[in-house]
Amino acid sequence: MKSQLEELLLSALTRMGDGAFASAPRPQTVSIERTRDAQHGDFATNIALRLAKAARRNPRELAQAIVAALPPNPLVARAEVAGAGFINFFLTKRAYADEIARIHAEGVRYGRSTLGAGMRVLVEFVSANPTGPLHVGHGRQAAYGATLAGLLDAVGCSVEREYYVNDAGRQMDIFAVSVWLRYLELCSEELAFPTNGYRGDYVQAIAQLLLTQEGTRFHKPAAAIVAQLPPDGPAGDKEKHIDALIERARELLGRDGFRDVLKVSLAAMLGDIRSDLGEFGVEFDHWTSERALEDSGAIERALARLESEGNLYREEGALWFRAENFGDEKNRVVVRENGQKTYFASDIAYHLQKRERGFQRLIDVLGADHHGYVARVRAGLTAMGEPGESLEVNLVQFVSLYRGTEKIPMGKREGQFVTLRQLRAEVGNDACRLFYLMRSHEQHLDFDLELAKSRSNENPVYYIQYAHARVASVLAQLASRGMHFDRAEGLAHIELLKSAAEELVLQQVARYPEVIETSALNRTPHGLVHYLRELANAFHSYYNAEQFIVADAPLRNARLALVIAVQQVLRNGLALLGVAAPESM
RNA sequence: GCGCCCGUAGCUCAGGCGGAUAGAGCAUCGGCCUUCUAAGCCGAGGGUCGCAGGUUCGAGUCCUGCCGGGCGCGCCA
Repeated sequence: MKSQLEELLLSALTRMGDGAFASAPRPQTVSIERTRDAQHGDFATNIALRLAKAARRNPRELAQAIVAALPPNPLVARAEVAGAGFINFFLTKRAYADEIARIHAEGVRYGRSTLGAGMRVLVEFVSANPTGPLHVGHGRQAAYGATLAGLLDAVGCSVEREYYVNDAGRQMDIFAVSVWLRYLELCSEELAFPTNGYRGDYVQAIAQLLLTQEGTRFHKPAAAIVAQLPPDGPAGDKEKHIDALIERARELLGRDGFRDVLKVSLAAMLGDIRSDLGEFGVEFDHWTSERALEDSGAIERALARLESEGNLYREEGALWFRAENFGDEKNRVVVRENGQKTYFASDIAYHLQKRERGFQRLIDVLGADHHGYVARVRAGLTAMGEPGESLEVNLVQFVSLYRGTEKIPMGKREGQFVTLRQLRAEVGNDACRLFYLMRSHEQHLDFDLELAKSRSNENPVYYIQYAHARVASVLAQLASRGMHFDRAEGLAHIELLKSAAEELVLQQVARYPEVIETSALNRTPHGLVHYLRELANAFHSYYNAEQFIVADAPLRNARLALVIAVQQVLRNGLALLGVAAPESM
């Protein structure tokens, strides 16, 4: 609808020709938006106001000329000049009838477009370290990333979803050692658990798994382990302590033995994360391993590429990247004094690899605490000759859990944090997804468990689902009265729908493609949530105002055609959000 | 100290590219079930858009400075 009007307006401007303007109008200057007030018609444009200065003409007079140049169109009943120079468009009933017919014809595909056709996009999200279960913050990133990817797919982009697995590096070693120590406890060894180790019941569960799966072949006496280790914190240096502990594990188990412990731990943790996300309705096309990236030599290649352009230098024994030259606030270490590559090194290699895989647009969904990252990764890409703008980072703000008005404290290491799994078990997947997406991703989220759980009118989840179920209920009622829906007759009589409630539903339901478009382009899934609530609201009002199943067959079928269209749009929208669309409640 | 995000109704929040009288949910108050599910609908009250300047036909929206809150500023990931 909107795009058709834009074309119409553009052709009017073209028809008026260069004579009317200092320069020919470009398509970007054509913008049409929904009106807020029905008195202003269905759509309005401020084009005349914007072009008035360049054309050196009075805005109202210019608007009048544009209206006069508009080619006649069956969708437009009339266009008139209003206010300071707005042009208001009043659509015909036919325009809405066409749109309802389109919804019926396209079904689950309704709302899709080809705006992003040809654009290959990689959406990387969650990517939580596999050293513990996902927490509620990851859940929000999962919901956001999955829906964003779905929206981009809906506007025609070729989208792939990716989880980057940080399975290399020190944190992973610490995790493996933590599992090993718990395993030794199961073998009846008595040891002090390191301050920096991973606590939490899940570590012990994995230790148990290790024991059942691999037997006691990793059993070493406690005395051999603690012998001559530097003291742990707080008295000693907890970092040195844990590093020594990792080294000791490698000595005692052998490199292969330690790697086996790590492998089992990683597989168990990753399995848990994957199933957690799967149950949450979040699937990935790729699980990219940092270790595999390193083994493939990608990091060396990335560093070589930086080196060849003279963007690396040595200082105090470390190898540095001149990030400052590419917009970052300081230079960054890529290889430490001890010869180990930094996380940043693998990260830029990873992003280079994404480009090499042919993605034009790299979207990273990250927790808000990672914002310091953006400039340096972009600097890395630029320095390697890739366009910095190809990287787009969407930061997702934190989640605070409330039980009513009481805030739930969330400490990370203490094992006291609430996991995504716990949250899902308590409030259900649907409420989780919707609550996560209700607010702008760049806004802190207060998540009230009581509200999300309540089966009452306070809970926005049911409001939308209920509208969908109600339509199903109407159709069941229709069948039980021995009637059936005649689609052809209904679509042929949309003009009979002219009450205020009906006009509002027609207008809302036809807005869906525009909502998908703006939500995708602005990366704002919450726009879709707000829209679905408004559509449900229009429907519920209609339901209360009018009886659908009436004796008059053309009117009955027209009304049913409309509410079935509403149901289809609700279903399509909820599917994008990952929320169920129940037939009954 | 520097950088990023945020500040809109009692509470939680919407308000692409600057546009017409700033919206919604919850809460409060008052109505609607002999009629397709009341998990619903209708109505009312409620605002110095943090503060102060600036840009212009027009600013919640853009710019500058303050105030308040969150986060980040490692040879950690």
